[in-house]
Parts: sequence; C-alpha cells; structure tokens
Amino acid sequence: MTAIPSTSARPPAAVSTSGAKKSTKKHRRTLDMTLPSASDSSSLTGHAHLLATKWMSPAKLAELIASEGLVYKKGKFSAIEIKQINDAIENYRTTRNLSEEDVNAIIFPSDEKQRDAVFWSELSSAVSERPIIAVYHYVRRARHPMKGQGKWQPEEDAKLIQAVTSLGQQWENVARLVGRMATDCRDRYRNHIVNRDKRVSGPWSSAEEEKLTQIVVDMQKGKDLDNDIFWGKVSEMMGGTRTRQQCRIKWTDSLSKRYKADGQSARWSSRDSFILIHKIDSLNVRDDTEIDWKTMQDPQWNLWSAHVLQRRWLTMKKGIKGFEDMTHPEIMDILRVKNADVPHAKVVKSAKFVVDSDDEEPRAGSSTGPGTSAGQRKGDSSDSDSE
DNA sequence: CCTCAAGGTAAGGGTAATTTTAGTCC
DNA sequence: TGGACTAAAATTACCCTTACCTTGAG
Repeated sequence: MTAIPSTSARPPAAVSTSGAKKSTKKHRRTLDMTLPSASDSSSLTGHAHLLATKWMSPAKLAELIASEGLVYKKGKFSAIEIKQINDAIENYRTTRNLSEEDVNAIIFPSDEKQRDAVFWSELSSAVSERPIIAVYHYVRRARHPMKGQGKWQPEEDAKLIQAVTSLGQQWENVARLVGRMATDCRDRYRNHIVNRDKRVSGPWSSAEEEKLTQIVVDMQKGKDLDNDIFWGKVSEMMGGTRTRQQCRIKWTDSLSKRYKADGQSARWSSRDSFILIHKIDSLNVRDDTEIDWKTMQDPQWNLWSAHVLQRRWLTMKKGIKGFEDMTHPEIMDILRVKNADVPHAKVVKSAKFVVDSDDEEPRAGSSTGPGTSAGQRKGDSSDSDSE
C-alpha cells in the first residue's frame, strides 16, 4: 500500500531568504568561505559548509541571506532531523571509541579545554540546513541531565522563590539550587510565580476580552505583524491578572479572528477538513512533524490560526484506528478518501466566507457572541479594582 | 592592547500536549 | 436526568531564537 507520493522530496522546506540566488561574493570579510570546495566528497554545498562551521550571529545570517541568497531552516526540529542528529552523535562516539560519558563531557564540558568544535561541526553537517548555533542549543537542551521533570511541586516552587529572592535572575545559579534546568526555572517564574496572587484563571469575562483586544489593537497600530506584540508587556497592561501565555493564546486563537471577522466566529465544517487535507497533501511531506503550520494559514480561508489547524489535523489523525503504527503517507491515503468529496457548494476559495447555511450550521446559539453564553461570569468582585 | 570568533547565559517569543469545560445526542 | 461523546477553551510544560556578555587566541 502506501503508494509513496513519489514526487522526489523537494528541496529543503527551508524558509528565509528572498530569492536572489547568490551573486558576487566579493563580500567575504573574515568568513573566508571555502565555497564549493571541489572536495565536495562530503557533498556539502558551500552554504551548508558555512552553516556547519561558522558560529554566526543572527545579524551575520541576515547579512548572508541578503548578499548571498543563503537559505537555512528555522523553527522546531523535525523528527527526521532529530534522528539525523542522534545518529551523528552515535557515529561520532563509535568511530572514536568513546563512551556515553565521554560524549556527555563534550556536550557539557567542565572546563574550556575540553571544548570540541569538530564535534559540533559534524553534528551540524548532518542537518545541513541548520546553523551550528541552532544545533548546539538544541542538543544542549535535549541532552540536559535535568530536563523533563514534569509538573512542578509546591516545594519546588518554594525553593525557586527563595532562590530568586536571594540570587535574583541568575538562572544558572538558581537552577543549581532548585534542581531544574535554568530555562525551566525562568519559565516557571515568569509564567506562574510572578503576580501569582493577582492571577485569574478560567473563562475570560467580556470585559477582559474587550480590554485585551483594545490593548493588542493599539500596540499593533502601524504595524501589521502579530509578532510585533510583546506579550509580557500586554500581560502587564492587563494588570498582571493574565499571563503572557494566556493573553497570547486568547488573542491568536480566538479574539484576533473574531476581531478581523467583525465579531463573527466561524465554526469548523467538513469543507474545512477537505481544504486542510488537500493543503497538507500538496506539501508532500514524509512526516507530519515536517509541516510548517504557519504556511498553512490563508487569509482567504476563514482566518484559522496555525494552532487551530494543527489541532484539527491531530483530531483527524487520531480518528483513524491504528494511526500510531502508520506512516504519514498511509494516514493521508485514508484521510484523502474520507474527505474525497467537497460538501456541496464549491470550494469556497473566495472572500470572507459568508456563513450561509452550510452543513455544520454555525448557529446553534452557541458561538458566544461577544458576551452570550458563559460570558460575563458576573462582575465577581474584582473586575473593578482598577487596572 | 586590540579584535574577533567561540561559546555561555538571559531575555524574548512561541508551540503543542494535556486538562477542563461546555454542548449535543440519545 | 444523565451518561457518552465531542468540540472548544484553557492551562502549562516544553521549545527555539536573539541579545548580550565573557574569554582567550592571534
């Protein structure tokens, strides 16, 4: 079965760069790039070699994108890349006859003398579209001995609070006292400890929703990118009652859509499933972790956020019996059949998606108009409390 | 000294798995 | 009236990139 989509795996799904394939490379300063080195027995292209050997800052990368048409990949590491990295580590270990501990010592050297640049270059070569610095950060996190310890216990919170009180935001030192990774301590602190007593959880009141919309819309004035918003600041402006994560999710998954659609909120229909499946299909990825959900969004298509689309995909996938043991192409084969027909009406490629009657029928009173349903949660004391 | 690349740490920005809540159907 | 199901909303652990700093080689 399977019938692999063939289509030869297109080039890297790489992002960045805006056309302009190379040009004169008179530019060069210090980089002394050994470009297409004839010795490409390594099969590395000039850019890949550059990415795998030079520790370039974001500014430098941006410069090369502009001047050279450099292309590199950003975002989450896919399952395939992770495997490539792990294989490369294992390969490095066995060819040099090293033990696991030796490798750990390379990844987390106890003193400068143990640094091993060759190691990092070799790993980066295994994932040719990633800059060495990205691989470095990824591996250090993925292999950290204190990673992944699950839910925070009250005692840990207490330790954290104490450590921060006495040390300040020196996360590496705090981490030693708490027994968690520095970045996890930082996250716990900013996402759960700060303003803990002011925190509100549960459904948003319509007053809160209005306030958030107001704040975000104001901050966006003049810019047109959602990510020009500093969510920490937004949280502050909400009076510290909602965290940056709460604000961000509320906005991107719900309010922004409602705002752009003039107060309407659409419901997912089988037609949307149809469109989604076909969009995914056209990507020809070998694995769903390779999908970049942001590219799936389409202003012509209901304003679904990347997050919603991703969740929708997961729901569909999990609806297939035995999906755990299937490959992505196999799953797609099934979903393609299940969603073979566009529910009457043409594929709505057009404009605003006027919710005419439509199979899924949005009405049903549901939909929380700006304040219907659960809505208000009464003034519940707070609410006023200025700010 | 001075410069600059390597590499360590913190801040900024983000995602996705899981849990909770709210409808809907029978 | 209430259990089973499902979709939407909320929560939070976990992740990646960028900014900034320190260090040591040349």
